[in-house]
Amino acid sequence: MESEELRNVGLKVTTPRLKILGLLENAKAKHITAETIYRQLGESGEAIGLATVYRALAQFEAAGLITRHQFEGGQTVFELERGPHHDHIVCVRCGRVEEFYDKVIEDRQREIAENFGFTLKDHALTLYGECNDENCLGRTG
Amino acid sequence: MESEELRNVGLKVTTPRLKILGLLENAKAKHITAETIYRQLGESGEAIGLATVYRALAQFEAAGLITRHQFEGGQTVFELERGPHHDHIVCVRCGRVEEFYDKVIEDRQREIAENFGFTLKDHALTLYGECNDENCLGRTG
DNA sequence: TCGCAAGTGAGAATGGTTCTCATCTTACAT
DNA sequence: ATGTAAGATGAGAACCATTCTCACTTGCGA
Repeated sequence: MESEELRNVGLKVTTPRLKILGLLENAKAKHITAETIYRQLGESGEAIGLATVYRALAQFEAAGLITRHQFEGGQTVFELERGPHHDHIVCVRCGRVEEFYDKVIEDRQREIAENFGFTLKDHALTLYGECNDENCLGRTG
Repeated sequence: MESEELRNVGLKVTTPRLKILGLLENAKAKHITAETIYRQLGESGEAIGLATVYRALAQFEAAGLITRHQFEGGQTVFELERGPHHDHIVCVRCGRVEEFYDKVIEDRQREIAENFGFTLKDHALTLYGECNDENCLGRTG
């Protein structure tokens, strides 16, 4: 249950936080902007302030419940942290986002960081390309 | 000569563009923000508007003369496109940026994109860690 | 149930970036 | 050299995502 998740990370269980977490879990798009969350909550009758959405997202991120991504050109999107780590491949035409995990790359990253004398804390890898999906092609004609 | 570079990409040769390009070439920090460019030009007596800096940078990027990076948490930085492609490793404490190229990773990226049916156009890979540099450690105590 | 620390909402503030528009330059043909 | 049209520039306004402020409300341990 979502209340558990909040309690576990030391956050008070409040209606806005529950709604936001719930939306994140049921969202059709896995990667979603703060604006979209705000708008969708509004549409479903929950009057939650935009500031609250941003605040909650920041706290969820700090608590490791969600991850923040800044794909090039677009707004910041948030994604529920479920399952193992992964990176993204984004279609530059239609915005479709797919996820992948590649052990070879992960391992190399660690080695590279070591070679530079860095302790690896995090990384951001995003591939940009054109997906040859029919719906995608349709959009650009 | 810089004038050549501008002409080659179809941009008129103007004083602001030459100055900005020149600064990019001689900057001590290879990765530099628009603000910094603006400020440094101002300090060296060149009154070039901030809007012009942004415009020029956008054009240089479109022309492939420079590359834009958005490291997490920070502002957008620009870097002269010289030499082969590379990715970055950034120290989350002191902001130091190092560059690297790794064939293994580059190859895997292409394969991954193919597996998803994407035509790879670009990618962004940045590693974040703590460099164990004395100057770095000094900053955080 | 109370009290208070913590959370919330509205709107103002911020800050990086882009736009507007009147004025100036470049590049090219004369 | 010079006129001219297309393009470039600078100042400041506008934008827009995000954060802050502050008066009010709520969750939750005592």
